[in-house]
Amino acid sequence: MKISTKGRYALRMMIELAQNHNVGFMTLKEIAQKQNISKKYLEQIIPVLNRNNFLIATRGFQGGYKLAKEPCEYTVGQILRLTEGNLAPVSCLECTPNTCPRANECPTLFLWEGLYKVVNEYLDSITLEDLVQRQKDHLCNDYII
Amino acid sequence: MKISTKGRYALRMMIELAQNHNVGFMTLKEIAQKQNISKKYLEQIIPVLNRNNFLIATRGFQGGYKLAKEPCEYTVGQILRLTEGNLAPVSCLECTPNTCPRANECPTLFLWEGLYKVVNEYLDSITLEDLVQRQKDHLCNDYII
DNA sequence: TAAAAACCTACTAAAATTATAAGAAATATA
DNA sequence: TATATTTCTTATAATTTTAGTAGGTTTTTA
Repeated sequence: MKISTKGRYALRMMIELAQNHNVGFMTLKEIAQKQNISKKYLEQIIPVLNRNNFLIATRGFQGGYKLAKEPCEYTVGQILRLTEGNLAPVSCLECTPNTCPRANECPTLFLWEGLYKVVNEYLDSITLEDLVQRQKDHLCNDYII
Repeated sequence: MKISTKGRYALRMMIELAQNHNVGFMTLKEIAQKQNISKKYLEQIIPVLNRNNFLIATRGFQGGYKLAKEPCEYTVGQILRLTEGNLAPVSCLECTPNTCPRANECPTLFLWEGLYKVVNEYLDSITLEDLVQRQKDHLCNDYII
């Protein structure tokens, strides 16, 4: 019942890009350094976000990545569903309609459906902007204290 | 973000035992046959439930297992937390208080804490009795149709 | 005392996770 | 145009987790 590094790192990249939104393009090297994550590994994760038009990428010298939309337009759910594959707690929920021959008699199906729903709803209730804003507030608090 | 077979099988065992509550002891052989799960694998899972007093076990001839309490007294959350280890979506939530040195600046900590909370609350809102009752209702519907 | 049951520990195969490595393709600037 | 820099692509590998098997020990009742 864990979120893998793939999803977590993707989220951290998106937060890093959100923090630097409107500053221009960030290279993967920069992102990797700031977040202290292997650049090589991020190279494998970021194309998923890019292919799905979450990012704008330019290659070559002075290239890099930036968010395709405003931070408030990305939910955590969108990012994690993409990078984790999906957020289904059991694999029989992955295809809709459910193809399991025992779905009609399954005593736990509604349980997993309900869990799936609360997870998605919660993660879709939080945007990148929320995460960035919260960190700003927090850093501010540190100063006051 | 998946529940493993360990947790799912444990839940199915508990449902089987709940359905046969007050009928006496059930052997693991019976449970395994009815649920179509390897008995050898269940032998590895059931001691966790037993050690934590979820079950009453008797050894030897005519022995077996039965629920230690009424089905309504077990939540799905209790069963899954035990058999899955815990339900934390990220490992840094596993120890309280949080020992991560970066916890104060972590922009995603509150996100994971919130997810952890909705998952636990949802799974603790459903009892074994709910699951058994729902299946009864459903089987009844099948007759009507 | 024999059968049947829970209990215990070690082992193993397969899959997923978490990366590394090596290079190809594209592009801005000198 | 050459070069450095960057994204992009594919292959490989180590480690960990998952999902079981196997073989035997202990307990209990008939």
